Amino acid sequence: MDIQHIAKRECASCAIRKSSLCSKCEGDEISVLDSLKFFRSYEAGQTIVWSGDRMDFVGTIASGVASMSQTMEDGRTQMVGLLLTNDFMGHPGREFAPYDVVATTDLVMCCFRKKAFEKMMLDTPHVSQRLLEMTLSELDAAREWMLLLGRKTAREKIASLIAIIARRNGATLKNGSAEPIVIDLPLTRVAMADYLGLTLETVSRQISKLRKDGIISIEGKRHVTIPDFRQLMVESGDDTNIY
Amino acid sequence: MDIQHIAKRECASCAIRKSSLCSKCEGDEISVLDSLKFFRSYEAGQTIVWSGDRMDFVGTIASGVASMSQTMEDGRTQMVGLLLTNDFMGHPGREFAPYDVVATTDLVMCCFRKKAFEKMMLDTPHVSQRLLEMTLSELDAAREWMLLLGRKTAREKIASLIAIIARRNGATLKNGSAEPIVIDLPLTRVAMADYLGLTLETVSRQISKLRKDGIISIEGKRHVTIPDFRQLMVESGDDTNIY
DNA sequence: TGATCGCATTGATCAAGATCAACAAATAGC
DNA sequence: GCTATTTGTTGATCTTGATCAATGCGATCA
Repeated sequence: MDIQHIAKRECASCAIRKSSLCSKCEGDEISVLDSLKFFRSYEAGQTIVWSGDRMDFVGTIASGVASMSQTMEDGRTQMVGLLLTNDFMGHPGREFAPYDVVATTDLVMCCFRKKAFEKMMLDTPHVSQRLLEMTLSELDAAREWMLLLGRKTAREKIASLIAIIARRNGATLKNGSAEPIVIDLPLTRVAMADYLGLTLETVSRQISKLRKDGIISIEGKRHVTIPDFRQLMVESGDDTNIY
Repeated sequence: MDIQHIAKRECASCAIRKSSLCSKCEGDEISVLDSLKFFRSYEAGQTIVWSGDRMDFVGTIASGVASMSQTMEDGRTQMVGLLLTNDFMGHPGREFAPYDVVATTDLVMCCFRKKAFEKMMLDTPHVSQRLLEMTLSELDAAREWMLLLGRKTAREKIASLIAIIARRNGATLKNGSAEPIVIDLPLTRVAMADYLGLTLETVSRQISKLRKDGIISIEGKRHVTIPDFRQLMVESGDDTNIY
């Protein structure tokens, strides 16, 4: 994707307009956002924010995937969030970044200067309302992840991760076990391990086992086919009848 | 604490007024809150909300401790949040409760009907702004907990829990290793295990070890003295120089 | 064409924490 | 005062996932 092209893109014609931070805004509000926003693009592997650094901007993922992670002094790291398209990054009111944020694929972000954003939030209630909604949802997601980290087995963790990525890509249980679901894992084995609180070896072994058991099939390293989503859900340990 | 007495309490003279949901409100806004609020009290052990139930109210913990937890079909449970005084409970916009909420001590909550609260949020920006702040902080706390659940050893987990409870009770590193800190654990061993993603046996063993190693001392089952907070921080695995 | 690098897989062994089990201490009930 | 119950501690053993180590497999590059 070409940054020059994107930089000219206007909110009115933006692809993620209806489901991101600005989804509640209209007319004048969008004009304000339009004038304040700017785009940044990152290559896969680039660090967007370093933990502890001053954060001078906030933003929404326009395309691509980023990961947020925390690292202990001895090097143990835990991913604490996966940022996909439409997700918001930043903490208005906080001066320093609490986590590292790294682009795991090529990525484009729609940004605002933090100060300008904070000011705008005060007189654009639709933005702060929407941000509250999104933050509450993220909190729910973080808590679901706590259950995974604290109580699930390695196999359940892997199955859950695949299911979550599939669901975020639009898969639902409504399409039943009928057509197979196909996804590309946006993470390396190391990144998956950091997300799931496992080692990369365990991730690799459990993926192999799920493959041998026919729950998934894999081409290459990242391309996964799920023949029966319901069966994957069973392996994930989640309650299947709530979706 | 006497519910009759509390029910008469007015916002203007409320003890938690300056640091909870309503801290940004003044004058008219407080009058509105005052007229909408009502108190509920619960005994230790009582369930406040059942997962999956319709949530018709939201509220702030006025005193006491509650836990939020998720349970898998086979009974494994993970606590996903500890609600202490000033903490807000509820998810405006969500119809059903995603977790069980249980009072772990006797508890008083300052409540609002959910519908009325949602309506109020729209024309009281100070409330939604404050709720956003609080939710962002909770999200940070949840992510810190993800690091604990995913990457810390049992010993580090226990030390972290004790440190967090001590800090929430007002202990800081500024008072250095000088005076010992004394706390009462507001949780049973089982509850601690559910919070830390451990078994109760492991919790018990690690507490005993920390005691034998002189990091803490215990009278009875709940009353803990921390002779040197800095030493506890080292055991917790957290970066000590960020506080 | 082979050398190197990054990423993943697989095997052998080890250890942290789970599980199973007994017992202790405190409290409540009768 | 005695029993039952709840809560916590400690011990023995087992299992899951970590650790250490070798190998595979493309892709890139000289």
